[in-house]
Amino acid sequence: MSGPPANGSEHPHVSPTTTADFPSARGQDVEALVNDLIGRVADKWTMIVLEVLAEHGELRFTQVARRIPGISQKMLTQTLRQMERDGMIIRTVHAVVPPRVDYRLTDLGESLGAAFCGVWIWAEQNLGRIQSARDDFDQRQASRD
Amino acid sequence: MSGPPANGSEHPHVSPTTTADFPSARGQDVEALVNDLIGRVADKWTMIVLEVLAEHGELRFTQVARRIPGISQKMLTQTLRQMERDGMIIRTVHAVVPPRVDYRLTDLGESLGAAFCGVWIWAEQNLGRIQSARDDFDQRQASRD
DNA sequence: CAGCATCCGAAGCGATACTG
DNA sequence: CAGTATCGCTTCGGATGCTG
Repeated sequence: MSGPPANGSEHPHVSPTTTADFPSARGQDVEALVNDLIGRVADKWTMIVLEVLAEHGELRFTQVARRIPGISQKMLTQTLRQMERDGMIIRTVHAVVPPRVDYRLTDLGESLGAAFCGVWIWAEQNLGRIQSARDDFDQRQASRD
Repeated sequence: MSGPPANGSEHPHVSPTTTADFPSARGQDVEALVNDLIGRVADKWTMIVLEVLAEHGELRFTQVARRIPGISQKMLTQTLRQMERDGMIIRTVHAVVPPRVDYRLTDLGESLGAAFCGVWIWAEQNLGRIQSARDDFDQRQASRD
């Protein structure tokens, strides 16, 4: 890939220290915002919750929890709240007893899910390669004593 | 819900190396492994380094650092090591003085970069929507006193 | 230049207890 | 059921100083 599309808003004051080198000097401010957003979205639990909801459409709290082994109740709540705040999911509270709260993706959330689709596929397809690369690295590391 | 690959059990997933498969925690759930991998890859600095190297091809340490304002030397070193361990980048040490170390993506790293490209585009395109969604949420939250 | 080692405050996170 | 509140441990991560 060649980085973000840069949406045409390039800045003239990106001061290249080396001349005639960077064909794509993009606006640093836009990049910073995108990076910040990526930092929020690129959270382990966020992506997993996203995947679960993308797959099942609408789930209540415990159903989401059951689909994500290893997550604590605290982290699930926190992640769901954050995603709700970012406009990725809709939280529906039913006034019944016992309480029932449903979660589902918004259009925005689904579009992110679609964007992440490629990453999931990549992860599945390259799991083995990463593991062996890691083994190789650790092996070389261990044999330097 | 044009969702992600989601359910690992329904996919042409990996594990061609079917050696002795332990019945316990480690090897039984592909989904768990994918989630683990996602957890590693979904790191803020990892993704930014990935993007920088995808854009520039080959850079030395300080050149990468210059491209990522806000990262500390410690985190950059750490991130680069981790990515090298995962087989995403190649680290070339030139035996010269002053020392020169070049970093570039492997094929695996580039393929991940390609997979993430869609996310980057999404982030740029939906920056505004997330911010206003966040403002709305905070507004509603504040008006409950 | 490209790191590694150390210190230390800040943030993350799980476990537990409690509530409507 | 679906949370909130709190405690305490662990990890993160920046700052600083030192090395080949």
